[in-house]
Amino acid sequence: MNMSLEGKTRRQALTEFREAEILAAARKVFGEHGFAASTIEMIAAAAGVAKGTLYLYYSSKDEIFWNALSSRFREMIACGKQEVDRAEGTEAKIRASLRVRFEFFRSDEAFMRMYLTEFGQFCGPGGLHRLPVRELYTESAAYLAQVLAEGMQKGELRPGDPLETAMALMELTKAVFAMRFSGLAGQNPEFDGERFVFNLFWNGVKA
Amino acid sequence: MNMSLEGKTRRQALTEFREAEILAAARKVFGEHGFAASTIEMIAAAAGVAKGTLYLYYSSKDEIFWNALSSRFREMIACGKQEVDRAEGTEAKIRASLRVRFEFFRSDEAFMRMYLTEFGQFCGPGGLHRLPVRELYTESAAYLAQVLAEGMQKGELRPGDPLETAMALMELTKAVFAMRFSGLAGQNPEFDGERFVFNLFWNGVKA
Amino acid sequence: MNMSLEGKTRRQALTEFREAEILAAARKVFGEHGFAASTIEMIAAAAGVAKGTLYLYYSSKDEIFWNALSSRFREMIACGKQEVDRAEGTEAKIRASLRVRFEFFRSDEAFMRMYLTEFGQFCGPGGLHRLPVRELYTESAAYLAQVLAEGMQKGELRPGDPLETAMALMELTKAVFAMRFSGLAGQNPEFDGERFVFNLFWNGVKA
Amino acid sequence: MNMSLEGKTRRQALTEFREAEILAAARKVFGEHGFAASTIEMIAAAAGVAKGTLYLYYSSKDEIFWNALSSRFREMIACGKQEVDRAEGTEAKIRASLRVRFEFFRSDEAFMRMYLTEFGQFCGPGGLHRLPVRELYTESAAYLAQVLAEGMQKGELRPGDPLETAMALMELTKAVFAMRFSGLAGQNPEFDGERFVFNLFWNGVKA
DNA sequence: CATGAATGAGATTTCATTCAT
DNA sequence: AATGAATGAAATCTCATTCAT
Repeated sequence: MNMSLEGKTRRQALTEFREAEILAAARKVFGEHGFAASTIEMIAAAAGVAKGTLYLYYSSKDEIFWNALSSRFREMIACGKQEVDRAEGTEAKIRASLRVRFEFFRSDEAFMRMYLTEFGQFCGPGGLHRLPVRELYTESAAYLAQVLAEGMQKGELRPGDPLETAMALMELTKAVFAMRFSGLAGQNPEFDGERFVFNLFWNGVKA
Repeated sequence: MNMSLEGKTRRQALTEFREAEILAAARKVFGEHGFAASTIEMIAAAAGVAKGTLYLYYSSKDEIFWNALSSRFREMIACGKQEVDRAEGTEAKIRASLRVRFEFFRSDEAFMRMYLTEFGQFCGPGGLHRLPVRELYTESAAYLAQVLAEGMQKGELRPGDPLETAMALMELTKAVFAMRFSGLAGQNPEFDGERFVFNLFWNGVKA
Repeated sequence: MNMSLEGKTRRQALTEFREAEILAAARKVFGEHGFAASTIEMIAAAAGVAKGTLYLYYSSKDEIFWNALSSRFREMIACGKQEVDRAEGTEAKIRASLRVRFEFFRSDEAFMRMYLTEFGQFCGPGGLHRLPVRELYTESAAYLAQVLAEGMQKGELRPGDPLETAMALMELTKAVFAMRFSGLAGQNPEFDGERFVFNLFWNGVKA
Repeated sequence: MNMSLEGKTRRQALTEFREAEILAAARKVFGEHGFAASTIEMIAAAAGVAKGTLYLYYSSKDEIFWNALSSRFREMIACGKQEVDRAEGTEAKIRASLRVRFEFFRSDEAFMRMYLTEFGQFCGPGGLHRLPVRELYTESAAYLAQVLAEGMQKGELRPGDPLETAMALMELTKAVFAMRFSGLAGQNPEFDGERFVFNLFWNGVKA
């Protein structure tokens, strides 16, 4: 009985490992080439498996794409929530939120590239698969919006539209990475993106 | 000689008209479906010409795409420059810059959709065709950066990184439209995106 | 105006010619290899066009298949009706019906092979595309059944189930060709399939 | 020694049981979906074993298909022979032959569906695997042909081509089931297919 | 200049078959 | 003997691009 349980666990572990492997490979490829220019073959090669194997785990290129994006996104948001919860005070919470995002983007370049390159796809057109990602984005923004709303109530922040403000913060973060990634700005090694965003935003919203 | 000149002019005018027609159609289609899901046939149909005709004016789908984006982008930037030049004082110049962008996005939804949806493509990967758009973006940011740098020098703005700050402003504008377009926020009819962006930014940067 | 009309006609003619060409090629290939073992490429090659061209005329392999079958089938049935109408008396009508089927099968081996090989598909499972063929079959059987019903009323034929009897006749015809085609029987050059079927059937049903 | 024999026998019994199970499952699946649309996985699932297990007993999908068909076919023919042998007189022998076929088809719908749907495949193209089925068919027809030949010699039947006539009888039987299965005719509960075929055929051939 | 039929490279996806466990 | 994850050949279908009319 123990054996069978172990067997099950082992198999599950293997499956999860494979899934993670595939999604990481997918982020790499999608981040490098964009959705359209990436092929299933490239992802399979990057994951070190055969084309057909991908279809044992995901049922289409689309599904691979959105899972690759959302799985990491979900982690980032969960981590962000935790850190924001732990922090005390509006300013600290905002700093925590920023810190998590910067850390995630810095530590997983593939994810960042993918997020930047294909972000337009989830405000733009698209099928059903993107819905989960939209929900994550919405959820993440709503959470931050609550922090801002509380700050406004306490009089720490100027009154305003919390949700829109929260999204603005998220987009500012994205913008800094986009600059760097595209090579258009922010290349100076002394440029501290995190501080830059915080200062601009905090001065922009504080009472 | 006059005749030939006139003929040439007429032909040129016709050509330009056709080109503009095609690019407008392309913006409509690309904005609605995104690059990958848009086909040459759809664009041809929207432009009211045959598929082959497109290739008399542009040599590839890519070229159509980037021209559709950059031609309007160029107009927007030229107009922005003019208005910024005309305005006096840092604050007024920033307001002018914002006003132009909002007007362009509001008045040409197809362009806005296209810009939002495929923006990732020009910080991300891509061929040679996107270079002109990048240059426009850079140029536009540089111009605004100069305004900001002057404001900093005059002590009206807190000292900082002018180029990055300029890009942050541009991205904030984009963010507001992205919110609306995606239906994730900013739907409240009382929400004034232009004022929102200005307030956040101006408070964020002013001395 | 004449020109445009001519142009239209010419184009239409060309299109029809192409369609006929494709369907003939399809019958050849499907008849030779069966549906599953036939590939789009084989059909394209047999038709002397490129793969993609097939999709300008038909939207799927399935559609090609059923059109290839039904277009010729329709001709056969229309021709059969005509001949049956022209004939006088039950016996003559039955003979006419048989004659037409034998002629069609003899003159277009590809069609016959396809009909024989894949007949099971339209009594068995299958998608929407086979419906038209079923209808043709039904229609054809119903027409013949009427002839038989009249014969029964006149007392020329033993009373019975006209529709089932009609189908039995059609299947007998098919059976003779199946024998020959498969090489299992009917190879003797003196064997006259048409007469064989008529005699068996006529004796089987006559009063 | 006894033990080893018994062991062997037991193993053989198990193997045969497994084989029969697989073939029954295969008939079910092939009959329901046709050859092409049936997958090894579906058959394995229907048989309650894993995909790989099928390959321990049969070396390919094709082999499974033809074995599924021929094993039952063989039983039907063997049974038919027995009954025909037992019957006395041409008419009784024909009746016996018909009765067996109707019983087999009625009692094993999966077999019937498979036989009907894919019959075309064994008069049409196909690999080596279908040969045994062809032989069975041939054998079965030859046996019946002998009965008919004897009937002709005795003057009970009109002289004719015994083999072709035998096949015609077999095809008439098939036709009745095809009608019903396809829903095109023979649905009336009072319609007695066996009697219908016998009457048509007997009147058709008797002297 | 304009057309749109034709092309064929290339993408996604399926599934019979293998083989390490 | 049994399994089912992995494979990769092969099939269908799309669509940017060309070119004869």
